[in-house]
Amino acid sequence: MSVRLRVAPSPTGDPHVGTAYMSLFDLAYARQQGGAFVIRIEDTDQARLVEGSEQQVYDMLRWLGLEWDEGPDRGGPFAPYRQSERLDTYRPHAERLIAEGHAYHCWCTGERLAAMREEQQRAKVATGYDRLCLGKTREERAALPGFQEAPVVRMRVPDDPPLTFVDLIRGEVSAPRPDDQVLLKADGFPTYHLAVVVDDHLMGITHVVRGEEWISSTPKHLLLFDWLGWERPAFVHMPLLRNADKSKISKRKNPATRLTWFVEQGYLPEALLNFLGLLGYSMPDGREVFTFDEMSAEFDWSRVKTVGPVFDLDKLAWLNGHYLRELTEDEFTRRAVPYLQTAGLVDDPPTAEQTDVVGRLTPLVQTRVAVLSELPDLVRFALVSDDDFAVDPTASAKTFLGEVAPWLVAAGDALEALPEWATAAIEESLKQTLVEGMGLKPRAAFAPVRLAVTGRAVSPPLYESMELLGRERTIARLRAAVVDIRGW
RNA sequence: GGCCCCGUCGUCUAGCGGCCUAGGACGCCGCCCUCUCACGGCGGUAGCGAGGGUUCGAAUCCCUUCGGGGCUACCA
Repeated sequence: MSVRLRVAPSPTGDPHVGTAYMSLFDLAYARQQGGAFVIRIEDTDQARLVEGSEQQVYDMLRWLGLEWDEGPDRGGPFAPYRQSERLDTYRPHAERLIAEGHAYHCWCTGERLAAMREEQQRAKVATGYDRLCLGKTREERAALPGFQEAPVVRMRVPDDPPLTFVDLIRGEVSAPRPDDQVLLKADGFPTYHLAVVVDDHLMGITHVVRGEEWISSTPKHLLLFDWLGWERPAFVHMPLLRNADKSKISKRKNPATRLTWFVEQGYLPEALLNFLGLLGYSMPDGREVFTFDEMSAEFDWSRVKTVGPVFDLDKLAWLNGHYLRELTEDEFTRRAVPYLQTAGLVDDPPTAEQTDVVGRLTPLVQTRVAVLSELPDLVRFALVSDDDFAVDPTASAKTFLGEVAPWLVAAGDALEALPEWATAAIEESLKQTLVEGMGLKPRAAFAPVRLAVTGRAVSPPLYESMELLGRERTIARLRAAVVDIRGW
């Protein structure tokens, strides 16, 4: 019998990094075992639905290269895979539970429930439904205050519910005693608890992999599986990704919570995937750079840690830089172009000249960026129109002092006289003129030259940049800088 | 508050009773390379939360304590 795992995102906004994290582990195991990986959309909360976010989930998982075998968009033997389309599936199970005495109708209003909870908290007793409706008919209950027409269905938790279960990475775990949890809401939608149990069973899910936050509600699910006479799946509660302050990762405290952020910043999907595989997990041989296939081949639940890792961007940045450097020049160029387009430096589609320049820029910048969004600032000097070229004013105030004007003049003169416009010749000529001829320290001599030509204190290698820019534009920028200094 | 989960360098981790005067990676610091910044190379910094046990021996087992986190919804 082959394994079946699922990821169950709620389409309530920007896709969450946790969804990718769960999916990675789900898929690593499913592929290793020759099993299936399923996407099920858990859209039972009508109030929180966000238009378009379901599609974003698909887009982001595809971007990461995490392909699923069954899901709402591609169907499968257990369709539909969207819970809002399975309402008729849940109701009979709720009714059966009522018939068998495991569940009951409740007509309490939200106000009454809130007041009850407040009272319990004030009295410092455990919160939980007080069972006012248990055993009452609609008519009996209607005579009491806090009544509403549309009832919910609550589970009737017995005095001794099962509280312990085996978790594949934690061993035997015990969890809190549940209260009479709502299974079917007044609007006819199931709550997560009913839907997840029914769907996991009906869809043949063998391994329920989810965040640690679900440990405390697992007893509710255990009860449901048992009442319905269904075999319990294996449970895996993954550690929660954390903010720097160790709280559960959140959009407010960590931009990396939103998967689209990684795309915006210019992280490579292979780097993010690798990084996620490093959180709460390690390869048996200690390797830290590995592909999905390598991870999947050696995957073992027992190697997953129970401690929630802080999602720290420093190591991801290093990994991303590493993957960026591994790319062939063509591939690097291909991935870089969209970021240059966003910055308005390259047209969509690029002109032939832009393609050529970007291609020549690649070897100069490939080791110089950690994320692709850093690229535009680094290469602006070579792609911007001459009218739009500008020298960084902060650097200019520090570097373009009166004494450097003659250096720039001399550099311009030397380059004008150069018989051949090539990196090596440019370097030789400039060193001869400024270092040997004027006795300047290389470091000091080239700072103003770099600033004049590239507009920035930090740039790709100078001589190569000049060659790429061309003689005319290089000299024009040197001359323009001299005018700036004189006018000071 | 109650219940539950967790506790090795700043961060990610190795470690599952002796191989540990705790290893690797990122970060940080220093040196080398060098036209800037990177890349690369070399070196360094830093940790078993605390206290009791068990044991010939504890980062590894047990207890207590402290600390962090999660849940406590007709949200997932």
